[in-house]
This record gives sequence, structure tokens and C-alpha cells, in this order.
Amino acid sequence: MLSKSSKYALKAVLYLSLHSNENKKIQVREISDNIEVPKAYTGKLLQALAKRDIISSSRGPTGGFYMTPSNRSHSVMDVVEVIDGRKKMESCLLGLQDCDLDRPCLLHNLVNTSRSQIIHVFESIELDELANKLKDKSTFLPI
Amino acid sequence: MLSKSSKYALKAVLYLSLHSNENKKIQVREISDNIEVPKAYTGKLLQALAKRDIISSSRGPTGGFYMTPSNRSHSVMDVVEVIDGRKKMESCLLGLQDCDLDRPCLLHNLVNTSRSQIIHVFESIELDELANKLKDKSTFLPI
DNA sequence: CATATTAAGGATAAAAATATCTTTTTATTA
DNA sequence: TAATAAAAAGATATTTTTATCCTTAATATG
Repeated sequence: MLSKSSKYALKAVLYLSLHSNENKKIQVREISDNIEVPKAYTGKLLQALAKRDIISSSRGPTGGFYMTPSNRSHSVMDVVEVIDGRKKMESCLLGLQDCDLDRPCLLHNLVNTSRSQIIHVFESIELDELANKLKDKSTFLPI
Repeated sequence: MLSKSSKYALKAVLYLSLHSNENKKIQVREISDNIEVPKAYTGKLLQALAKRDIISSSRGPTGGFYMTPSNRSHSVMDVVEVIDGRKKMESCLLGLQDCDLDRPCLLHNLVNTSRSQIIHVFESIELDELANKLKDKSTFLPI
């Protein structure tokens, strides 16, 4: 459902949400070290996210990646969409062409409610909210 | 969540559930044509399933794949487990090592109920039941 | 027993996903 | 302006997944 790349991207974005702002940019090295993902690969993912305005970046010395308030209002799904594309997440569990909401296939029917719930959570939770939950230490995220 | 291979395997098994029995064995060619999966690849998947007794097979002329009553009582999850392994299905959405039920990570918490429901459906539905639902035409499966 | 037919098994190939390395562009600052 | 530091971009490499091909083993039937 989520590729490794999407998981990496989510971890990176959550790290940025927690530790960066317009006045505190963070370099790839620090991010990749902390989320334990290869540096070059992390860089590629961050670039893709920056291109789509999920995060912000600037070059040159003192440059790095960071999140503006408007970046923070993006959803988890927005991140996944940039990295994996929406289709992958929404495609039928059996990968059948003619299977959609109007004419769902057998397995689709059996699990669709649960799957829709997951997608709904991903769409409705903003990165900022997630980050705040982490700050509260009410939940756990080992990054 | 499900690999292409697992989806192929489920389609193949459902085809067998619907069209085979001990007196009616079906060759790879017919199965692969109907589920629209490459023949050689279908063969490999069927072999793996037969080895683990999810389906039955016999060689030689008049040989082929088929399902016995005991084969039919296996669950959807049994099929997925043979092809993808259980870990893949159950692993945390974020793929974090230290994330488990005792100490779930943030995203895990948010979607775990829904995810557990899906896994429960996969574990509790028998292949035979699925096939019967298809026969009833109460649901749709374009294979 | 010889032949034909089918799955099983092994070896490769192709495609996709993940990962790395090198060069270019942008920006800071001395 | 020169040197430097950072992301962006491009090229390449590795690994995993998906797919094919060829040989071997089993079995039914003439």
C-alpha cells in the first residue's frame, strides 16, 4: 500500500515538521542520519517534495529544507501522492481494471470500508497535527 | 500491501475454486488465459501454492491443478502468506523496526483499527466462501 | 515399453524500485 | 569577485520483483 519511498518521505517530512522553520533550515545529512535512510536517496525524495511545495528548500550556504506554515497544512496523503501517485494507494486490492467504486469486485467489497477509512485518515490528518501529537509525546515515533 | 504476485495467486485460486474439482483438473494455460496473467508466471505461483497444499496438482496427461474440499477451507490470508510471507502484510505502514502492537508508532495508531479489520477479513474468509459468493453473482469479479 | 502430455525445477532475462555517484546551479560570505 | 556550501539534476549501479525459457520428472495411454 505504501512504498518504502513513501515511508521514507513521511519520516523526513515529520522530522522537518518537528525541527525546522523558515529561520531554521536543515540539511539532507541531518535528516537522513536521523530517519536512518540513505543520504542520496533522502535527497531525491526531498527534492520531489519541494518541487510540489509539500516542503520548502533553498540552496547555497545556510541553505537546506524547511517547512513554512502553509507547507504544514498538507496532508499525509499529499506526501504519498507525490511519491507513489494516488492510483497506487487507491487501486483495487486485486488490481483489476474494471473494479471501481461503482462496480467493486468481490474482495474489494469485503475490505473496502476499512480501506476507505485508512485513506480518509491519510487525507484528513495534516502534517502539523501529526507533528503536534508527537510533541505531546502522546504517541511514539522512533525517528 | 498485496504484491502483484499475491493478487495473481488469488485470482488463480478463485478460478480453480469455481471451475475445478478432483475429477476436473485444469491446466496452467486455461488458468492463465482466464485470469490474464503470463502462463509461465502463473505456473510458478501455482507450483508454490501446491507445494504448501493450498491447491492440489497432478502431472502427466490429464494432469493439472484442482481443489479438494480440504484445499477449499484455506483462507485468503493463507494464499497471501505463501506468496508474500506474513510479515509483509502485517508490517507497520511506516516499516519501523520498533513499531509493534505494544508500542505502536503514530501512524500505526491512526490506521491500526482499519488495518486489523482487513487482516481479519483475510484470515476469516475461506476460499470456498468467496467462490460461493461469486457463484451467487451477488458480487462481481472480472476474471 | 514408447510416446505424449503435464507439472516441477532451474537458469536467465527484463522491468521496476531502491540506492549511489557526479556534475550543475544557486546562494552566501569573506 | 572568488571560494564555498548547499540543493537540483543527471547518469549509473544495485537489488528486488516480475517474467520467460529450457530441462527434468511424473503419469496416462496406445
